[in-house]
Amino acid sequence: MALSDSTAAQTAPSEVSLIYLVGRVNQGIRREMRLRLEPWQLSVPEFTALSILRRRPALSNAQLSRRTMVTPQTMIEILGGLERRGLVRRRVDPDHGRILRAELTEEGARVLAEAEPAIEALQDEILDGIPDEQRAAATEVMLHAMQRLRFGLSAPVGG
Amino acid sequence: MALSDSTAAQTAPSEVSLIYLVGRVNQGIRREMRLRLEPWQLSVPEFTALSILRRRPALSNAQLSRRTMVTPQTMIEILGGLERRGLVRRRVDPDHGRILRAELTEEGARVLAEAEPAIEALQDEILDGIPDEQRAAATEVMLHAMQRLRFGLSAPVGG
DNA sequence: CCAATTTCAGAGTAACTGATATCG
DNA sequence: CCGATATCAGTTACTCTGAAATTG
Repeated sequence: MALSDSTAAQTAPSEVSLIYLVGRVNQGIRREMRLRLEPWQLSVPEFTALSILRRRPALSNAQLSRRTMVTPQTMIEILGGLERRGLVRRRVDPDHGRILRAELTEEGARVLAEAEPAIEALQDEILDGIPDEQRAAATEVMLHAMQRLRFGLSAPVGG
Repeated sequence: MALSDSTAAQTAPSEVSLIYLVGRVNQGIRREMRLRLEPWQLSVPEFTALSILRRRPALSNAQLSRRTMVTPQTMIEILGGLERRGLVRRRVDPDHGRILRAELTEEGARVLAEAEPAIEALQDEILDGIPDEQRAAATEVMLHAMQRLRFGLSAPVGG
């Protein structure tokens, strides 16, 4: 499917909202990720969960859900699937019998190690040609936005 | 629901991938948008389509779908819903009997005018405190990424 | 015939709300 | 009892693939 749009008269940056752009770019990224993750039968949310767990083992479902901005009920399903497939293991927290801490299994680590380069390559392709400084600025903005969204923005600005 | 995560030990920017951040931020944005658009019974894709059509009337379904990075089949449904509700009207292109060009109806413009400030406010809240320079840099990066995703990466786009 | 557009039908993915149970 | 966690069940939101018709 051709995604290019010959009618795309480049819109001036100043009149495009960042919220909008994030949405569009995300849509494109997810589509591409689905494609590239197919060889390992990993969905985008599954890959995301695995990636997080590699860097931060022993996260609970609740923590993982907050980190990814989804509800715990959503994360339970993702995690459940990964656990059933033997990519993730969960163990009772020694200090709290209710909490289950998740981590990658050997198999999970192996699958992730295989799939990750494909996604890193995607990022490289998307950002090819963009100077490090700009990348850093964009990263900072996104981190800032994430914090805002996480900690709630119910306190309205202006009004 | 509390979305904050007390265990969120701030990760250094350099080790977080932009692709990942875009995904997380988007998830948070969509959740918030759903909430804020509820008064007008608008879904996120519906609002997005209306916004685009306000700035660029007379786009066809195919153009709209490319612009939003979804398939024409997906956009047809969104557009169909808006048309049934009388928010959008479509007319045959005078030069091409197959193409239907869409535009907002009075009602569509009215609803959008009501809803848009709520979403603009969201963006302001999310980006509050970020200097214009950084916003501009982030916008440029996102525009660049969008182009890449639209025109194919290392894609086998024949034609 | 070919390419682009529109569109129906059927799936599939991803995420949510509600409700229940457990633990400290 | 309260607050956080886990999790089942049902539902909604969103997007896709396949196939067919139309137009230039």
